[in-house]
Amino acid sequence: VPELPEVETVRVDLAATLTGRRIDSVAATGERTLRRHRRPAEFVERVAGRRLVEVDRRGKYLILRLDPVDAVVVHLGMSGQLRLAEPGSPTVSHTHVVWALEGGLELRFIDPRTFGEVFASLGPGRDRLPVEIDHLGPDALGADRATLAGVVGRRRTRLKPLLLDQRAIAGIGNIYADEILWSARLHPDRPAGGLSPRELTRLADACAEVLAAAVAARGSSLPDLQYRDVWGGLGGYQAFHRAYGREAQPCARCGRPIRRRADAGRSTYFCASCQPRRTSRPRSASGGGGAH
DNA sequence: ACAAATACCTGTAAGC
DNA sequence: TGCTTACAGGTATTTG
Repeated sequence: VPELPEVETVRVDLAATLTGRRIDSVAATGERTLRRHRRPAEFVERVAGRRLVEVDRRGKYLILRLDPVDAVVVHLGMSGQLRLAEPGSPTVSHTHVVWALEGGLELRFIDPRTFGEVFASLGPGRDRLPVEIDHLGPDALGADRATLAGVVGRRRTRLKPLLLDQRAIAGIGNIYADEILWSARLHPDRPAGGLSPRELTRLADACAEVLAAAVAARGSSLPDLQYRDVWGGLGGYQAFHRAYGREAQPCARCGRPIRRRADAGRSTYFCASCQPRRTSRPRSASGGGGAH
């Protein structure tokens, strides 16, 4: 569930609390969470005693930068949480990594389903990103029209799979893909390269507006309340969802029911009426039928 | 070049 | 009540 807005919320709060602090010690028990390392102890050696200088993000990945060049990378996966807690406060199950910070606060990584991961990067790669994640496309937050134009290019991929492709554009997951396409009035199956200039503008505007609003609302907490910020607080953007999770409810634009479809094991929600599969051409004097 | 299926994992909820 | 099944959907990988 954590996508760009949720990860950005975590980033901002971590930056405010962690910047400049030393990591006194690390307790790493999660073998699978630390699967990029041969042993959890290897991660501990690389990180303990280092100072955090910056908290960055690319897409859904958090980058905790350590003094001069190293970085710890965190991905929350489906069920991962980063929480700040007082040392000695009760530890919930599935707590895989605990960083004890100078000044007496703990950062804890909790992840029941272990789709998430934590690792110390081997070094900087393209674009000053940790090499392990330098394949990621441009960050979706703040992506402008020109960036989106480059993303869609002449590709024949359908829009939704493209938005979900982290190499093409980083940070969008299932929830925000549906929200962005609803807002842009674009059908998820439209071929990406076939957008008109106007439609491309709509896509870029929708992307910017939806993500900015979702960040402002501190992300989305779904009914399962899985997503929490670092202090345990809930997000508020779910109140503004217009497509995701709204099967059979009336579309906020046209009133017709939102449809749900399953593709490749995940749900897609959209309005078949105002997100048409084919663009309805405005009537022109020259008349005639099939534009091709 | 693209699409679809699968593996990874556990908490929750629905169905019987 | 207890069991089975489906679902949630991130990423990497494989197959078509």
